[in-house]
Amino acid sequence: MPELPEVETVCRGLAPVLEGAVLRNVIVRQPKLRFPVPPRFSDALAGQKILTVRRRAKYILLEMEKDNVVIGHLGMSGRMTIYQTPREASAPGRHDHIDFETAAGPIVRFADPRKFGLMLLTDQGSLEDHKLIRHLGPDPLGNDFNETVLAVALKGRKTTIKAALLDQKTLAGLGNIYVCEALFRAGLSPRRKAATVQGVRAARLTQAIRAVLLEAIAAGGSTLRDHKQPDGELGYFQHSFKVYGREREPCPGCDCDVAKTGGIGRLVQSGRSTYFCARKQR
DNA sequence: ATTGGTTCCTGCTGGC
DNA sequence: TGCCAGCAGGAACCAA
Repeated sequence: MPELPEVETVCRGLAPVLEGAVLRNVIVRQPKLRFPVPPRFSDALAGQKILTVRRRAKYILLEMEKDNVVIGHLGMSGRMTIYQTPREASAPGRHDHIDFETAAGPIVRFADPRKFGLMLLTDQGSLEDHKLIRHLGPDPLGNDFNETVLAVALKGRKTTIKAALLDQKTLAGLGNIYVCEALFRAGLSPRRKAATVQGVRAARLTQAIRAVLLEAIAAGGSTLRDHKQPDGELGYFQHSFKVYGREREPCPGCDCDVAKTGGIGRLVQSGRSTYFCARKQR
């Protein structure tokens, strides 16, 4: 599941190939994604130069020379792959929905079996007004995020800290995996009321979020089922998960007997699995 | 205003 | 061994 570190990894992989590249052609084989790919998508992009590749929350942004922006999202199972030559990119599979063909030769292909991803195009100069962008909270790795900002964002929230962190309006870029990992590192129960995370707890959580994201990016993201870097390299951070997917395994922070404690616990919040240690997280 | 439930989709898994 | 129901989950949307 691509979250912030995976998307960051993808953007870093795409930048050397796409930044400054001219799009010779854009092929849309399957427009039925999370939202329909706009009919004008190909025509509006063909012939244009890509100025920058950057990430906003879990969105991949291709900023074009005509001041319009491609907004991409990998959803659950999306993948971007670089093919160095058209020959390598021949015979697209049934989930290979969009090809970005550069004039220099390399092709970037968007594939997404579950079609939860999307590929949209903004009007000129309107990125920040876009409905998918305008409600996003601060980026946890950005300059406008710190423990005070987090505390203010959580103040008065009646929901759990788990749900609040998954909400992209609070903080943009975390998903289920990294919320579980950050809460474990911060020693905070996923069931705790969000509003009670103030002061030192907000500071601990801020540091935990930053640390886990930076470590994950350094490892190339996490490869569960789908994520690969655009050059085909896997990510390796899944081996560093402390709690995610580790139900009934011993808690790495406890020295207690799994037979007695049951090890890492699992519960369902907001329809998603939460993994946690009831002894270390309060 | 917030919040919880529903929905989209396909591949994988576990139970028989 | 093989089948298939159920699960996984990002986030917009809707209802309360």
